[in-house]
Amino acid sequence: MKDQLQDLIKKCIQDLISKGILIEMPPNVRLDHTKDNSHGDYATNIALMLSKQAKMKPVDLAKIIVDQLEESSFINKIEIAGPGFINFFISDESSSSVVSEIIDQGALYGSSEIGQGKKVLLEYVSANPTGPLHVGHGRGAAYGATISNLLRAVGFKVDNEYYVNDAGRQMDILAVSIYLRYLSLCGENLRFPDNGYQGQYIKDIAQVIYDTSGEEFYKKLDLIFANVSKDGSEGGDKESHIDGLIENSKSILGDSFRAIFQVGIESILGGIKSDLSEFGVVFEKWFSEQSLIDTGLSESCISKLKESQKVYEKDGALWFKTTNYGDEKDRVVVRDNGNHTYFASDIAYHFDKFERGYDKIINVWGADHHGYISRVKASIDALGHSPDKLEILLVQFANLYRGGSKVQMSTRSGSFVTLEDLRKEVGNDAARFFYILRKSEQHMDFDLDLAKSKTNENPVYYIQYAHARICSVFRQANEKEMEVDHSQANLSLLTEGIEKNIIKELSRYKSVLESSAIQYEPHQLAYYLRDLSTHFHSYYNACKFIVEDKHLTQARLSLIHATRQILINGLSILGVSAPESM
RNA sequence: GCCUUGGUAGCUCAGCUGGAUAGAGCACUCGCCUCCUAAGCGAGGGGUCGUAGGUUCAAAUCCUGCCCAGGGCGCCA
Repeated sequence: MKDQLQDLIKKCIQDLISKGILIEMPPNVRLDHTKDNSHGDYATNIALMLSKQAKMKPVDLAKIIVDQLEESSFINKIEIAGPGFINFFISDESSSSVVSEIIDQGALYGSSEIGQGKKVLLEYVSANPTGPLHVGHGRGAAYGATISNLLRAVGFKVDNEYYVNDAGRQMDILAVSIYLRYLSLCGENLRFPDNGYQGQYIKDIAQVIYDTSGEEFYKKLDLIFANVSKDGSEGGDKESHIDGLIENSKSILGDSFRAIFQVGIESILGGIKSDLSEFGVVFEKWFSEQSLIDTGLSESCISKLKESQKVYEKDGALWFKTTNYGDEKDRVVVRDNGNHTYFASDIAYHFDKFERGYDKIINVWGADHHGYISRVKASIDALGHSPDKLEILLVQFANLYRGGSKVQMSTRSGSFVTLEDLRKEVGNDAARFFYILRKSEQHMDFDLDLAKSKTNENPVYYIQYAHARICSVFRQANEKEMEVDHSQANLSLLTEGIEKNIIKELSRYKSVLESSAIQYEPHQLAYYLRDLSTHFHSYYNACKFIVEDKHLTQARLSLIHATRQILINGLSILGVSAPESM
């Protein structure tokens, strides 16, 4: 319907251009669903936009445009209003056709082909596997998964990917943390390092190792702590303290250090995977950072950069000339001790992404990484790919509030609220919905008490309740052994104002979905579903659906059936269930 | 200092590719269950859209300055 109108307007402008009244087609012919019913169903501001190039008053131009518009059976009335808006009133018959369209297409209604089957690589969460996911990661997970659903709905082919940071110093710290807890289980009384991972899960992993291997990995404490400098809280440096422990453990344990590490990361990653899958977040690929080193890709990327002289040596380190790409300073790729930085892995990882032949590459990052955008794009360019294909979406961290005050969190100290805790307390539906209700780049105050409350304060229930109510109506119809046949519905019987409002709301769904997907803004869909629910609840209170008149009953049942279908389709994209009763 | 995001109702936030009287939820006041689930509905109060300029027929929306707040600016990951 909207498309047809838009085409009509474009054709009309084209005709006026050929008549010499207008000069050129505006870049975007806007046709909007009106907010106010007195403005009809659709409105365009085109006369206001073009009045300057036509050198006449907007209202006069609007008249010319309206006169030029081809007659069309679905338009009831066209009005020129206000400063020069053109308002279109659609015939009831054409408007209500959306109801049967929805019913016919069912779960497929709303999907489109604007993505043209283009391949998209979507990377998100990618939290370091040093502990369970916390509520901050949850936002990225919910956002990324919803973007994935949205893009698929509008015709993109999406692969979801999680980048596993399973290489580097953090992993050594993890292994040492586990090992020290293991030594405690062996009966040693030791001082746990400030910089170690403190969480209970570390002790749990140590316990597993102890239970399966006994004291097989036991080494004397004075060996592990030999020549290790003082820890931070002892007046020393916590970094060099833990580095000393890592060095000793590696040399004394040999291959066993690696074995302990493997148990640790498998346990933690396994937890992350099941956590996410219970949250309805599914990845096609888990990409290992270590694999970039093992396959030599990391090394070969650096060689390429050397050959093309994008990097240089200074102070024993290898620097990338990111300033050539607008960065404020150059960045280190290989440290003076020979270790690759995180940036080096990122270069190789993104190179690999581009080599895999995607049309679009999207990263969902925490907003604290925004400073890395320019250097990653620089590396892509330096390695001969187009950085424009890479889109980086930033998600702000959520501040947690409990009992009115902010919850402090730190992964290292283990004092955080896990995603799993949140899901158990709030439920997956409320968590998924709550996370995407705010614009992603916006700071978000996540009130745990509010999210936990099972009351109407939780907006997700409002939508689910609308769905459940519709299901309940159909249960009633079933009990009364009514024959329901949507193909027989006479939709022209839907003459109430509220009914027309619902039809109008239903006809908005497609454009909301597209806009939500293209702008990567799931909250648009969430707000829409809430608005649709509002209309339905009003309808429910104002009118009885199952009435004496069979034809009217059928028409109304068809309308609410279509409404239910949209609620289901929309909620499913948001990863929220649609319960049949509450 | 530089980069970045924000400052809209008492609170949490939509609206921001400029458009017709600035919206929602919560909270507050008043109504609505012999009737398909009251986790609902209806009505009402509540706003200098941070601030000062600028662009425009039209600015919450675009531009600039300023004020306030969050985040980022490592040979950490």
